Amino acid sequence: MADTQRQRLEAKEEAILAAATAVFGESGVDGARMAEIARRADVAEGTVYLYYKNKHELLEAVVDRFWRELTKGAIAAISEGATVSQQLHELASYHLQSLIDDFKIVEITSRARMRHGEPGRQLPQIREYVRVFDAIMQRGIDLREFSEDTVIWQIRDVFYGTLEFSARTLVLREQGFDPTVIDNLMQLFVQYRPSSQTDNARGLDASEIMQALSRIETKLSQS
Amino acid sequence: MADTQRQRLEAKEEAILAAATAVFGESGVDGARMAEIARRADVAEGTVYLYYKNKHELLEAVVDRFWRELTKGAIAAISEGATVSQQLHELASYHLQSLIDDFKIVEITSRARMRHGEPGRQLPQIREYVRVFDAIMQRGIDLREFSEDTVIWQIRDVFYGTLEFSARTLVLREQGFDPTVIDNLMQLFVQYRPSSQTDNARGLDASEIMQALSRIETKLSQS
Amino acid sequence: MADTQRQRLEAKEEAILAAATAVFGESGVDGARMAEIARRADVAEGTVYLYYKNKHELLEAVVDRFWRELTKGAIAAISEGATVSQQLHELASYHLQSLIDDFKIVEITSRARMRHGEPGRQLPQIREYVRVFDAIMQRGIDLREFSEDTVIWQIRDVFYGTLEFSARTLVLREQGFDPTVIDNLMQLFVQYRPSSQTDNARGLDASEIMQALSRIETKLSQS
Amino acid sequence: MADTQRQRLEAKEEAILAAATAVFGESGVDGARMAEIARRADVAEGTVYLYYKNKHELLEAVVDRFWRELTKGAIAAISEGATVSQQLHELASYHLQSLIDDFKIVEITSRARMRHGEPGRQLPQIREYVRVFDAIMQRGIDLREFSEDTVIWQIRDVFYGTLEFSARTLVLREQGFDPTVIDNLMQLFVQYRPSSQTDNARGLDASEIMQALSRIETKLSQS
DNA sequence: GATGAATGAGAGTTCATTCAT
DNA sequence: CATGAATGAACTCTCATTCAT
Repeated sequence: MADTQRQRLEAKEEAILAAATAVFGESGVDGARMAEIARRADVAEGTVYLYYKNKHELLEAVVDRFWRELTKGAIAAISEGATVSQQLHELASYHLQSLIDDFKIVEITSRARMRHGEPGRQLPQIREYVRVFDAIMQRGIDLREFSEDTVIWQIRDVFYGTLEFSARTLVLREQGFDPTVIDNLMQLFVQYRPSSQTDNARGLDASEIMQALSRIETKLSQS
Repeated sequence: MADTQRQRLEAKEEAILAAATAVFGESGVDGARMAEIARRADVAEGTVYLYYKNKHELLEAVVDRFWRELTKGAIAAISEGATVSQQLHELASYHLQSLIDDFKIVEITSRARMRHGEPGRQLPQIREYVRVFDAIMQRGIDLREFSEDTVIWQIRDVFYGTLEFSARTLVLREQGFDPTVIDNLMQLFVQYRPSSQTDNARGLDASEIMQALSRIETKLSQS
Repeated sequence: MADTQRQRLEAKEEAILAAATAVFGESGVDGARMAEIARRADVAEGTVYLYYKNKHELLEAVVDRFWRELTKGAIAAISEGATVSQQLHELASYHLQSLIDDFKIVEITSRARMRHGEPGRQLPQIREYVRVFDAIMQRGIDLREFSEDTVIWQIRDVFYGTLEFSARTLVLREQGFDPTVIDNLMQLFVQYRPSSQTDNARGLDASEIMQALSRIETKLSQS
Repeated sequence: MADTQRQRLEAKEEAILAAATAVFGESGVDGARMAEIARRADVAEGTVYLYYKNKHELLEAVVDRFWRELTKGAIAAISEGATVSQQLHELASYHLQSLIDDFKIVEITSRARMRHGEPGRQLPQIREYVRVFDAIMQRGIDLREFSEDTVIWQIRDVFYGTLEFSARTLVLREQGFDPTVIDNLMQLFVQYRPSSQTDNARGLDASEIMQALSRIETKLSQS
């Protein structure tokens, strides 16, 4: 019974959060009306304030949840056994698609960083999300697939920056997901590879191709 | 006398635009109050409406002016006789600095694209600005400093995307202009240079195969 | 408890309507300020908008209510058993008195007919009110008190037109109700009577006078 | 030259008055914008204030001019040598047509009577207009075409009231001029003609008794 | 006299937040 | 816990009127 009670509460909180995400996404922060959020969550207006002190805290919760879910999704999207390049590819695809789906929430994120016009804080949930990329890159460096000289935060800016900008362009033109964006981005990463050239290239070819093919075979036999 | 009159009008319009730019930048679109803009422009509230039909048109004018000034500044920042690489470096520096100075206006730009919640139009002023980059790149390709295969819009996304993302990071951390961001970005462009090496060509084949395989995997994991 | 709640709501709506009627009547449509209406209804400004979407809908409600109440009052003012002439007399008196009391609301009625400058609709509540007159006249025709040739809408225009014009004159001169206006109007209706003259006149005299006297006696004994 | 000057001024004043009449008629008093009136009169906004102190005085001038023109038109519409009945018919037709054409100005007239919400004055121009009817009626009485007992202001209320009400109905239904309205009205006037019949006189006595009784009843039912 | 840019008080309306039930 | 009616501060925009040119 206590469990049922708690579950009911959590379901309500989740409903509010989902409704708020939708409305914030559609109308922006200032365009979103608390009444509309309550309506979509199927609760009374006052009820929202039982869970969140005010509109801004609701926004924070929405943004927080969004990035947490994004992190969860990113981790799920990455094949654990895959090569670093493959994982980057997967992450890039996942990120681009997510941005296209929820561009507005990303834009809105900056609003959640502010407390009454104060400067702006780092959001821990975004840190967490960024760490997914950093971990892959670090592994790449550790495995010597990427040069030791690679400055992660720099290449991270290229990675996320390019995807975000491309996503905006795609959304604006009402095009959908475009794989060439990913391909183009991934090519850039080649240059970060250590320059022991031909051997490495040959070795990389053989092993990676074989690994990829075996993964495909596995998946195909599963489905 | 007629000139004095016209000059006074233009000065007033400019004052309103400047005030609006500042206030929109500080408070965002919805946070900006018309009364505050009027106060800063040292005119009565009603006067603003003599020049701009409503808040949204004022926003459009602000955004429009911003990008036009940005284009003007970019052209001025580029050394005419310089190499393509040098010009890209100059443009990148100028762009990064501008974004750091006026990040909010860039964020706000998306709002100006909408007419009462309708989809969103391409802003001609942004097109003009982007053309500055395109022209340099095209010259690079023509001069064979860059490969003929270079797809300009893709590399453009990398260029602007990276700078914008970096600027946001820098602004958020309250750091200022960081030249290493530029250096890092410029290094990426090296790879677009034409290479006469067959090894590289062979290696590239391998990587293309990898990319193709990756795409297959991605699709399989999505289905 | 649910009843108390509903009653309280209805009381509030009624208070707003009454306040609005007064303010519209005193200041006209454009002169009326929503703040004043709210103040008189003893509610906050925003509360008015919970009941009526905007000023125009409030106006419509006021006008609607006015004519409905007028209809109710007219029906109440007419003695059921009385002769047609007597009923017309009662209706005319009631109408003249009402116009004197609420002339402004009648004038304002035309404004409620418009939806944002569009042509103008027939107000159903006015139709209903007019039907009171029509019913009496029809009965008069059926009872052969009035000629079969009587065109109701024409005589109706005379009836209401004369009373309205007289009311305006009386209000303007700050005179009150003037019974001679009614007498004069009623005399006009004599001519619509079928022309079988003297007999009819005599027969009418005897019975009507007796009826009227007995009604008076009844009422006097009741009060 | 002085004449030309004066003529130019008068032409400008006339242009303003004509423009104001049109705009007041289309948009009502509060809906009319001084800027629009100036635009239509082809003068600057400030110029209007050289001729009329404020909007209200302009309104007064418009209403004043309207009734003066109406009087002029009425006099012109009446055939000098015609019978009283014929003249009444002509006046009624002219009045109905004028009301249909300029109903809004008539409605607006009441607004011009007020000085800052104060009671309301008799407009001398309306008095003048009404005198046209009165003169015809007086002549009718003098010529014994109408009974000596005729109370002019009473019959005047019937005349103008009926026409005004009919005009409103016709305008509302977007019908045009309807001659049957005039015919119906004129028929009413037959009864004011002197009758030599004693029977009628006796019958009238009876009806007067009835009316007196009715008044008593009305008062009793109101108290 | 004529202009029209400038004014600024004031209006209608919205909506985040509260609190009695 | 939940409700939703009520609040009222705050905002955008209008427009009659003024006055420097």
